Amino acid sequence: MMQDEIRKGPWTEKEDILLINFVHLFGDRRWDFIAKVSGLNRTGKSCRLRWVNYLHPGLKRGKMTPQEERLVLELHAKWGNRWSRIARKLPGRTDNEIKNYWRTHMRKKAQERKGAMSPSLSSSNCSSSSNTTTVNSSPLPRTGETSFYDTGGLEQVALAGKNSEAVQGGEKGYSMDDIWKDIENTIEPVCDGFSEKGCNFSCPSLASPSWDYFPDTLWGFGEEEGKIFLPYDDGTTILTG
DNA sequence: AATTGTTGCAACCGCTGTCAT
DNA sequence: GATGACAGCGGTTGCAACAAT
Repeated sequence: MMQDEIRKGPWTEKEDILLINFVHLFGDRRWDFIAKVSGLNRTGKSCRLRWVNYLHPGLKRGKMTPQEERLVLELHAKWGNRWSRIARKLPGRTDNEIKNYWRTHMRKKAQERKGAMSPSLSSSNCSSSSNTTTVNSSPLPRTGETSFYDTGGLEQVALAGKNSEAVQGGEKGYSMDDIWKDIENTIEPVCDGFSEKGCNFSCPSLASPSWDYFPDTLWGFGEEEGKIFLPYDDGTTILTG
């Protein structure tokens, strides 16, 4: 009657650890259940999102490689905003990450392009100020702009060389490393009876950081279009920190 | 050094699809 | 076959960090 308000907002280290523990126990499918039994007071959705986007052991962090950038462009041209689908082709990247990447970088592109492509309307004094049509130097309002990168209709510019800056801000209070260390110490491979496939689970620091143990969840390799080349020679490069 | 603008990331919301009953 | 519950997806928003002025 009182204590179950659903928590929202940023996750704390404690919550993260708790979630990881419970995912170890029950696998990464039954989110609603996990949300309940863990006592996190989060929704199943929220738990899933946190896991998928942040806690998942195989996540790469840091900026996209040129190969990844290219692949994203290619796949987006092919599939449009099917982020999860695209993410499946990019091991270690999440749909959210790709989505964010796309937004920011396409926004840049759009701006560049508009700058370059519309000499007609900007004519001579295209420079700044005269932006009657918004777009230009005015900070695109975060909401309305969508249409340009909405569906994958854009030509694939090989923007390979373009390094997207995006310096990884780093974690705020604590790092995944810390968490995993913690887990490492507190968790034994808990596989008694429970769980489905969550069992052969291993922390990145504990064992091979590979993708194999995620059968079909996130980054399984796709049915259709088996012809997508994998940009990774090194396959499992995981940038920690 | 302070202020303002911009960028990037994490998280939430609503909708849709799938599966179990 | 209908209904309900849950998981997953895509879009959007809020906020903190960073850069420029």
